[in-house]
Amino acid sequence: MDGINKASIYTIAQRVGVSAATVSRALSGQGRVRPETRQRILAAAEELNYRPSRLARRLSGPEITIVVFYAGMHLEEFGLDIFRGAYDACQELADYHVRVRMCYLPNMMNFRAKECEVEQIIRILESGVRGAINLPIFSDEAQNARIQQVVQERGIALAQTVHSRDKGNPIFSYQSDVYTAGAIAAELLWNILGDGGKVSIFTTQKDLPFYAAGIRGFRDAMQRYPLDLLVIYENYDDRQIAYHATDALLRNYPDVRGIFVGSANSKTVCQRIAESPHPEEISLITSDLYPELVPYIERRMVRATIIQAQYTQAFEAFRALANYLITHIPAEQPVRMVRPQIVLHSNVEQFLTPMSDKRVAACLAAIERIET
Amino acid sequence: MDGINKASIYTIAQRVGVSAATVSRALSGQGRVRPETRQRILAAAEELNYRPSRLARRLSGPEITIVVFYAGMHLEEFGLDIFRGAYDACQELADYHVRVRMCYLPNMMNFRAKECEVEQIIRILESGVRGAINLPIFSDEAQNARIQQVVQERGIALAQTVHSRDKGNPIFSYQSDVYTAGAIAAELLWNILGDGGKVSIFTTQKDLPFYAAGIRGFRDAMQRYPLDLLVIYENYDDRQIAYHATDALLRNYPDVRGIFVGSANSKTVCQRIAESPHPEEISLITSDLYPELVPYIERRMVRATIIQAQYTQAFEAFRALANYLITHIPAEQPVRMVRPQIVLHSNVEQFLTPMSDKRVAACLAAIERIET
DNA sequence: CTGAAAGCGCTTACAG
DNA sequence: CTGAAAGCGCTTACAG
Repeated sequence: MDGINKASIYTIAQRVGVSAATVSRALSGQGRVRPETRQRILAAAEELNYRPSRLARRLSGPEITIVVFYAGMHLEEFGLDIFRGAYDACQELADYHVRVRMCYLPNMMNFRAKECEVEQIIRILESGVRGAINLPIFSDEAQNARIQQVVQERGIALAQTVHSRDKGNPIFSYQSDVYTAGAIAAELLWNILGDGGKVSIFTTQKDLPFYAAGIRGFRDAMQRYPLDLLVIYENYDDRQIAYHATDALLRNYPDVRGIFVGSANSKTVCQRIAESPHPEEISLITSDLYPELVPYIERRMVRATIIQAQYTQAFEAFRALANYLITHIPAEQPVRMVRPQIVLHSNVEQFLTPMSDKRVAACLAAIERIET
Repeated sequence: MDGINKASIYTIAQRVGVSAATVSRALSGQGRVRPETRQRILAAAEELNYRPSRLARRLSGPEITIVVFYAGMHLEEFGLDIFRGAYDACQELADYHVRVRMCYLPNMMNFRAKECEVEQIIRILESGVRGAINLPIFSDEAQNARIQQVVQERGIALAQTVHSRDKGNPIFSYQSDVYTAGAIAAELLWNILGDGGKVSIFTTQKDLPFYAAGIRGFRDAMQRYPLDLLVIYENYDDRQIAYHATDALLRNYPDVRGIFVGSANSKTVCQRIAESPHPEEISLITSDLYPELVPYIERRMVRATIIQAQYTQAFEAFRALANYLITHIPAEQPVRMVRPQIVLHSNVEQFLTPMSDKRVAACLAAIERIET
């Protein structure tokens, strides 16, 4: 605890025989310094185990703005948690003159964007932001290239949460641990059904790595917790398809007793099961949490839901990115898995964010809707 | 996000017509200020919605030291998480010139202390610490009084974690939500055993409020998740008693199928059950997590353990206390419940702290053993 | 009781 | 490319 951080910029300046200003320039990478001088400064800093004081660094100077994007429907079910995490982290860093801009693109989905949306994103990036979290990535490579060019030119630092699409070279990535989530689902279903329980999985799209990992986690856990996996349905995050898949499941596999819903459409699956003659015979483990799921938890159809703590991921990503922008020190662990949380009836209340909450209201009000 | 925090000490000084130094003194409570002047300054601060910059405040001045106590056995199983939380929080606040002192009193238990231990605690408090977390509280009121006197005299700010013993007027209290933990245990047992499953509870001491809350949570959940609660055993955190109680349970209630162990002795209970002829017939939900419990989780005797995130509690308590000492602004929420975490086989790994970890080693090395 | 001044560690125009 | 100087917002001896 002690002895650390004794070296200041002056210590280094003395040792190298230059002014503090030069040391500052060499260390922060702002402004020209003769390469040789820079080397000697870096060496001295290393040797003295110099750590910059984030305090002093941020006492003056312009604000650091970080933009957070969220695209697609499900603002309240999903995106809001991301915004809230970033918003709260920003509040906590207010002393450091860090600001957040929250941009919501409601009309953009399936990784496709209209030209005007790309323009808007570029305009935001060119407005002076220093970092971006969850910068949208499109299927159209030409669009990505244009955005990436701006990112490069401006030296914007990137971070991302939730999904592990490591395009765009983010500096930090706070990822959902979907493998473990799948394993937890299998274990919980086994707890309920016992050896050989007949189960099924609903996923978004089997061959996307993100969802494949969840299925793998489930299957691997089945070696310790033997279940009989009857079938896997894909629903492509489409409500219609999810409904019909549930329908097909009940028709084709009437003896199914458990379902793990790894996709976003758990609500629809629940609806269809509720319409069946013996809904109480089937136990679900779902993913994520939103108010409409709660009644199904209360009536014991959904026995647990596994959440990925989007809030925490965004909170940590924001902090890490801000820290990077202040210190220029790269992350120790650039990729971090966030622990899935297990939510039951008994603790569901602790995970619901009251929309009435003042902070949530303030956050909502600060979100910019990027319409088209 | 904007417009906030525009007012500085100078803004106030101008408005009131005094110097910045006087404003500083009035706001920080250090040094004499004429009461009337102080009033006008406070009013102006209020009006301008002044928030001090923690950065500027901590740029100079002496260090702030916070001491964390942990008494009793179970350093590795329990106390270490508390120390680690405080240690990590301190690291994060290093910029603010905040230090932690971690004091472990291995020989003190049952809230009884020898005179020399009281002396040592007082010596630590008089060594210039500004805050204390989990200051021990004794059954002997005379001892408490002596310690409290020092706390008062020195103006030491108090915070506590884990237990809800709100003696000593802590400013913050980060508490375990044992009520919810009890409810979770009942729900999980019901998942496994179904309606009317025969269960039992092991607790430390029924009539202590902390443990009573857990039992209440369990009982309340039984209304939604009907179980047949056969018997409750107390074990006073004593290994012998725990062993014999398990013995008695198996003898007197051979049809018991589930146990919720709300006390610290889950290990002993597991041992006794493992010796029984059909250990696989009984499912346990335990509390806390330590390496020796893992084999029982792996062999599926312990189906889940509910942990109270001591680490997080201590981390947050340290941060809140440091923040209070810097800003003098009292907490919005002086008492906070920390969400219990549910640990299964599938995710147990994520909750075990590798002792080999560098940070853990550094933390361990920094702990002061207060021997007697 | 109060003010002028120095200082915390760093950055950044402003001159060379 | 580099240095001297001012400034970020606050605290605290040091003089009055």
